[in-house]
Parts: sequence; C-alpha cells; structure tokens
Amino acid sequence: MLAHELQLSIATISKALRDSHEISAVTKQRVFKLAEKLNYVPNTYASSLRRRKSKTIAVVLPEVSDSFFSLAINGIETVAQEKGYHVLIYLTHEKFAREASIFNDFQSGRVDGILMSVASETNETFHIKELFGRNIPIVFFDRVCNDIPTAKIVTDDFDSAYKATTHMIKAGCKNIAALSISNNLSISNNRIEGYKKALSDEGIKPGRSSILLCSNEAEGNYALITKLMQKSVRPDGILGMVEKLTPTIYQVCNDLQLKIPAQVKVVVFSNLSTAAILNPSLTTITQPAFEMGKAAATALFKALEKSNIDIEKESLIIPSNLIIRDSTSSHPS
Amino acid sequence: MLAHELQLSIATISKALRDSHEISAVTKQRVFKLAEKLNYVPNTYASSLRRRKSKTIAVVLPEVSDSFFSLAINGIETVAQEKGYHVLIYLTHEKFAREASIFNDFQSGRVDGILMSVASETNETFHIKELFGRNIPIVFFDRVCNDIPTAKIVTDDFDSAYKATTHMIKAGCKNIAALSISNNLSISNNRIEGYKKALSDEGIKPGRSSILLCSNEAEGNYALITKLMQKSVRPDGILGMVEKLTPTIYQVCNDLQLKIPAQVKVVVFSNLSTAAILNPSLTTITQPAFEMGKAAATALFKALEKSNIDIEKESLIIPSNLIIRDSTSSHPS
DNA sequence: TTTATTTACGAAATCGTTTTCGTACTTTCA
DNA sequence: TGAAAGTACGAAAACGATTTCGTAAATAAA
Repeated sequence: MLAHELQLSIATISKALRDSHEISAVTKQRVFKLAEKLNYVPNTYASSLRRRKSKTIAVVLPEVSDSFFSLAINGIETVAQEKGYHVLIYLTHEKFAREASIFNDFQSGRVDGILMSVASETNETFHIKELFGRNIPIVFFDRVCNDIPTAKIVTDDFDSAYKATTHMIKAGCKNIAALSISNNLSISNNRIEGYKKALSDEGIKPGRSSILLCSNEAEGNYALITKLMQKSVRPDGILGMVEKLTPTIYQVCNDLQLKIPAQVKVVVFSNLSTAAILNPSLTTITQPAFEMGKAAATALFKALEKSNIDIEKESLIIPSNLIIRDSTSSHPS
Repeated sequence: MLAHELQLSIATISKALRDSHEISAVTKQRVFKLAEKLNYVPNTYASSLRRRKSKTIAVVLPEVSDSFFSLAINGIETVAQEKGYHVLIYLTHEKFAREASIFNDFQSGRVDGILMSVASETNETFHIKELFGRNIPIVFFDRVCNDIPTAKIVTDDFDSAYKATTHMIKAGCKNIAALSISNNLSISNNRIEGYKKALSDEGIKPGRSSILLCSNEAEGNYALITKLMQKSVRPDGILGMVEKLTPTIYQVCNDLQLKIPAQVKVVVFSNLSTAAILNPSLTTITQPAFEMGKAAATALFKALEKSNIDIEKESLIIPSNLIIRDSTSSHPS
C-alpha cells in the first residue's frame, strides 16, 4: 500500500476505497483518483483473510465439453460477473475420487459457496455433507444429491422422458431402448422412471424395452450399442439420456445400415446447436441449460448475501422442451 | 488452528505439514495423522498472503460454448489438477471492455499467471501489457497478441486455410467466400492470408472471391450469409473461419435450396463432435484444442516454477487436420 | 458558555499462515 | 573433553488488508 503518500493512514485509504461513511467526500475523491491513476486494487488475499470471505465460488462438474454444461457455465458466469464474484472451475470427469479430493480442498476456505452437478460415479456423499455441515452453501444443478437439504435447480426429467417416450410410441415405436450412463444419478433415475411410466401407460410390455448402461468412452459405447442393435428383436427406437451418445448412435445406425427414422427413431437429451442440421435432423429434449446455470448461481448468491434464508426453498424446476424433428418422423420422406 | 493441541506450536505444525526438514519424522507423523482426521487444510488466503503466490491461474476467453474452447479448458484443467493449481475462468463474450475490466482486477494479485485467448473486439493491448510488465506470466493460446513478447500456443492457421482452400478449388470451386468474424484477430488474419494465397496460387482472380465479416449473433449472420448467397455471382464454396457459423451456413443453404456439396461446398474450422453426422457430413479443419490447452498450461507452469526461463521460447505451433467429408465432395452421391 | 454530538481520521489489533532467528539439547570429531 | 555441527522445536515478525476503538476538532443542543 505504498503510493498512499497523500498523507493519509492506510486505515483511511482502506475505508475510503470501501466507501465508508467515516470518510469525508473530498478525501474519498482524492483516494479514488489516485487509486485509479495507479491502477491500485487491494490485495485479494489480505482482504479475503481479514473479511473471511473471498467473493469466489466453485463450480464442480463432470466435464465441460457438453453443450449442457458449457451453456450452464455461461449462465453461471454471467450472474457471477454481475455480482462481482469469481468462478473457480473443477472437472471431475465423472470420477468420485476427484470429486472427493476437490471437496476436501474446499476445507481451506477457498470458496464462499459451491455450485455442483455430481459425477456419475458418486454414490456416497460424505464429502459434500462435511462441507455443507460447515455452513458453506451448496447449490446443485441438474444432477443432484437428494440427501442434502439444499437448493436444487433441475429440469423436469421425468416428464420430459415421459413425453419423449410417448412421442416415439405415437410415431410407431414398439420396442424402445433407453441408453443411460448411470444407475445412481438423479437425472438418470428420473428419466428412466418417466420412460418406464410412458411404456406402461401405453401398454408396452416390459419385455419390449431395454435399458442399456453406457460408459464414458465412445469406443465402448459403440460396441454396446452395436450389440444392442444386432439383437434378434432389434429396438425400433432409441432414447439417449445424454448428449454425448448422439454421434455414437448415428454412427452405429449408419454402419449397420439402419435408416433413421424409418427403422429406428431417435430422441436424445441434448442441447447440440447442430441438432437441426444432422442427418437426419434430431428430435431432442432441450434443457434450459443457460437458465439453470443462472438460476443456480442466483440461488447461491442469495444464500451468500443473507444467511438467514432457507436455501432449500430456492429450489426450482425449469421445464425442458421436446423439439420434434426428422429423427422421429413417422412418415420419413 | 485450534485442534493442534498436541502440544506443538503453530510454527511446528506449519512446518510439519509442509514437510520441512527441521521437523522430526515422528512429529510429522503425529501432525499428518491428526490433520487427516480433522480434515484440516491450511487456510488458502493466509497462506497465499504470506507466500505471495496463490497456486491459482486465470483462463480468460471469449466464450465456452464452442467446442474449441471447451476442449481447451479441458486440457488446461487436466494439467492444472496435476500440478495442484486452481483455475479461475472469465468469459469476455468478445467484448473489449469486459476483458480490460477482468485484467484490471488481476492487479489484486489474485492469480499467479494467465492463459488467454483474446476477444475479437480487442485491438488495443494496454491492459495486457500493464500486467505483463508487473511480471505476471501470460500465455496466449489460439488468439494471440503479437505485440506482447510471451509464449503463444497456436495452430497453423495460414497453412490450414491454404490447404482447405486448395482442396475446395480442386473439388471444383471457382468462387469461394471466406466468412470471418474479425478484422484484427490474429487467427482471422492468418487464415484469410492462407485463403488468399491459395486463391492466387491456383490462379483465381480476386474478383472471384469475397470476404464476409460476420458478427457474434446468429440472426445477423443469417441475413448476411443469405444476402451473400443470393448475389448474381453466387459463391460455390464457403470457408467458415469459426465453428459457430456452421448451423447458420447449413440453414441458409437449406432455406435457399442450395445443395451442399453440389452447388456449394463448405469447409469450417471446427471441432464439432457431430461434424461426421451432419447432413451432409462436414469437411472440417480440426484444431488440436485439447493439446493446445495442455501445451499452454504447461508453458505457463514452467514459467511459474522457474522464473528465469525465456517464456517466449515456449511458443508452439500445433498443426490442425483437414478432415475431408461429404460437404466438399466433387462427386455428390 | 458549557456540554453533547457528530465528523473525520489514525493507532493498533486482527485474520491464519509462513519464515526467520534463536536456543536448548544431541551428536560428532579432533 | 571441549569445540563444532546438527537436530528439533518455539517466539515473534512478517504478509496487506480491515475493523475496532480512541480522539481531536467542529458543530449542535442546552
């Protein structure tokens, strides 16, 4: 705090910069001017140490190369910038160990709050509870942990899957396969439930359906899906639970010379900007990713700004849209 | 530092946790054990303040909903986690004002180093120089500032554009339009130069070409490209300089009933995972996004770990790949 | 005019580590 | 056996802000 040789104490400088009422308007102006000129910004670490808050949040998510997550980050960052917060980003790559290790680091007080979408591997939440217990606000978005009483920003997974499945049945599907990526993820479960409900409501026998658990790597999934599509009773519909399955599904159908939508109809939960220009264009369930990111960040900042709110009450369900395109057309051109 | 009532001073605890040679092995073990048990992690802000380094870097980039950038972040984060660094993310949305304001904040000492890809609006680099002058290492990736003597991780933009253009000409194009997004961005300039060189090398007259400056919003671009494609001498080839133009290009061609590749051939600089399943599949120049992110982060950490290196020498050019698909086929099926 | 109040500022404690120095106590070596 | 070197720790000074508390001067109330 050198340059403050305009004959004032460091205490006064600090107060002036924080616009304290104890400091006269003229002095404030003098300080502001000089700070501006010297490009002075108070040291973050000194400030955070003393004030016991860092104006920093963490975003913990599985990956970033997925339209949903990148759009969500966009929403989060937008709100954070408005509020003057900084955003640390951590990728779990769906690994529980990584997630736990990241959360352990948070014990250091590095962040004031956390936004997260849990890894598909995660089925134990001790690491999260530990932090939540220390009064660090956490808001879940998309993939939530139901055993933690905090705000959860989700979309209507059950209903969306229900709608999508019903749509496929109406379009003529009699044997729809669901492609999931996890057995314990909240979104997977809800989507699978919606899918099952639609099947039973439409009178499809459970034998005429299947749930395929995919992994995180494309090659493995290619093999799995190929095998699925070579079964004697081949599915005539595929409901992909996550965006990243899209290229693989198309590839398999292409390689097996299965026509979409004539022989197989496809719907994927996806925010791909290219959905409309795929071959054929893809019917998607489009999640309000940007809005969910914004909402999650907004809920978190609300909790950070006033600690007496009931954060769980900030939970929100933002509906997805089923956008019907050629991949489920019942009259393929 | 409460729990450290195992009869040791805080100095000893600190040294033990940092594995100082002054502390006996037994004492270290006692400390480790208890720290583990209590889930103790030293306060980041106290530590960073005292040590004058934060183990935190910033990634400043235009946006995240672009396959190139999301893959790059992936690469960056991978290296950062290995090295025990934390990653702050800042989006400029191509705005100069945002970029400048973000950089101004860095005066606070919040980050030890910076990775960046400059905004398309940026054509003045005072904000960057200011920080670079204060000895904060900066590494550019993809979009660089040539007037700052530091490491730059780029791809072979000139050559790639040259190759792509040549390929289009060989495939029969006689009038290729280049779709750019900036007049001052390093990548745009290099790509445009490669494009021009290819045209002249192949004996295409400058009149038989055009460079269209697109904006950041899809609607505007739709109008611009539509206008371009309705000209009396309509381009029979489009070279898109950035991924995000892809849906718009396809949409325009579709709406104007122009067949790709029969009437218009298309190549885009893109890392879209769906390029192969578009209608028609898209010939792309695929940038080594993940590798560039990794390389940029690696260069930065090298500079952070030993300050006596010549950071500019860490610059790297990683080649892109021209992946030929149906959108430039000369024998459309 | 005297006593309260208010205004505008500074001294010093504080945030939680890290690091420098000092100091007992051992060990080593001539 | 005495000096030199090494070992294992603690006291206290940083790091650079913020905040509490005190106080002199100016203003208001009595």
